[in-house]
Amino acid sequence: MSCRPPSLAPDASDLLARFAPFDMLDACARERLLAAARPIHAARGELLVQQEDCPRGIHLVLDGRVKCFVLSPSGGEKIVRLAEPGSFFGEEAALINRPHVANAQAISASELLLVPTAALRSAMVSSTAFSASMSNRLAQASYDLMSTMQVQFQLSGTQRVAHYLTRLAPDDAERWEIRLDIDKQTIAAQLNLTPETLSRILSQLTREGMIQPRGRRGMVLSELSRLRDCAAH
Amino acid sequence: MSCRPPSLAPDASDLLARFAPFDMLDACARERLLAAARPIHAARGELLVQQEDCPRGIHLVLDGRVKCFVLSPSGGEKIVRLAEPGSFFGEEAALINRPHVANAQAISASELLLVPTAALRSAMVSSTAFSASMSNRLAQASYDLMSTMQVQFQLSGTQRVAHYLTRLAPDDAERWEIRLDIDKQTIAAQLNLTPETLSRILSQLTREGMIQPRGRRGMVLSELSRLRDCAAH
DNA sequence: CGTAGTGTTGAATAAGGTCAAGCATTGTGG
DNA sequence: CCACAATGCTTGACCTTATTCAACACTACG
Repeated sequence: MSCRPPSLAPDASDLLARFAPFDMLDACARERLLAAARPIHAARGELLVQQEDCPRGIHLVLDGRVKCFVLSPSGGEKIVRLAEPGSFFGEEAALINRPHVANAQAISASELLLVPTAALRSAMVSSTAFSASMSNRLAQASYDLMSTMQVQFQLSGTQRVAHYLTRLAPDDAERWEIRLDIDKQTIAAQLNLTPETLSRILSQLTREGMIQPRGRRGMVLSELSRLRDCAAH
Repeated sequence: MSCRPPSLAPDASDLLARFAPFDMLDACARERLLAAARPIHAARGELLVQQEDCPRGIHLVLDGRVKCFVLSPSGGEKIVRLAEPGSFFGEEAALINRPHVANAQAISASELLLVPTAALRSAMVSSTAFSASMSNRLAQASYDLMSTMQVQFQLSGTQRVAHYLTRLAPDDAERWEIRLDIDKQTIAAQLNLTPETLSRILSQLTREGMIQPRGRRGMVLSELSRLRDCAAH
């Protein structure tokens, strides 16, 4: 069962090797997976998955950024996951073959790979190392969702914002300058707040001296101990 | 590599066979898993896992019922999962070896099995069928959490209650009598409401004629189409 | 410049939580 | 079987939090 010669350009055949957990597969299995997969180029704003869609596989993000969000009847968005290069989404629906519960939309121009469920399953059967690594990822997803629920259900708006900011700085710092790499609306949707409320909370934290705005996206966290304390945890 | 004679009573050695996904294992592997596992008898109200605990394995519920919940700084509980016989909890922390994010408490006298992570992992390596089935369960857990988030973040209190009641009746029924199998405080904690608010919503639904209370735990859903409509979805 | 996108601010409002009291149901011991 | 406590549930008054709607400011970029 030889796997050569590779039918794709060398850098394409190694594409998957750069992304865990696919690095656990041998070149041969990776190539099979790659052959079954469909590359997707998404422009900023493009919808990749819609609620109720039947899943066709998992979406691996190679480049760019994708938000997964749930909608309210009135159209409000709540982001449940931000997928960056190396992470994937839609696996929870694909693996149990049920309609997607979340929507996915590129928030910047993105490159993805749609790996069909069947191909993924056979890769898992063929390599226990890959399968184990995949299980870890699935467990990680649950863990993240539960952490999110803890923060979002049990903390007030101010606490959620403080918690969010706190995680952008090293644990031992007291003062730290940050640059938000996404816009505030998106942060608000992650924190389950309206942009207005986020804005108000940030200006209150500013008034109280815990943060100092630096232009639209920059910010100095000037009293991290108080901020952590405010996230109360 | 013979596995006989079984060192445990016959019904004990077959114990795991009754619970998916362990039925995918052969008797031999089941026995090994069982030997590594620790049985736990929990009285009603007993705490099984606390937030920040280091995970020692996954808890399989054999009998009884266990609530998994996250706490607010002020002590408010929000139930993120109700584990009934055949389901397990704590897997998300165990598999990635991180502190538990949720607490687990028996809400009735329960029998559990604590399966150490290492034993689980080796069972997964030894059987691809078990491993695949386990992956499905993990995906299912994420799927359930995301569905919960959609309902809880994006629907109003009334909608959440209507949604909850709706799911207790068959899809095609218009009138259905139900009996709540848990107390209202617990339902409120699942729906992220205070008991007071749940009570108010129920009495409003009663006033509007969609439900009729029947004693403390019984209830007639008398206009399921309106109720579904009210859950808006 | 002018325009679109993004962020901020204010006033009014709504949804749900809190606190406190009272009622009902269940279970227990006399 | 009744008294009584414990628990669970309901109701009312009040309050807090965050949303909504509307107006406006800032910035980026053509």
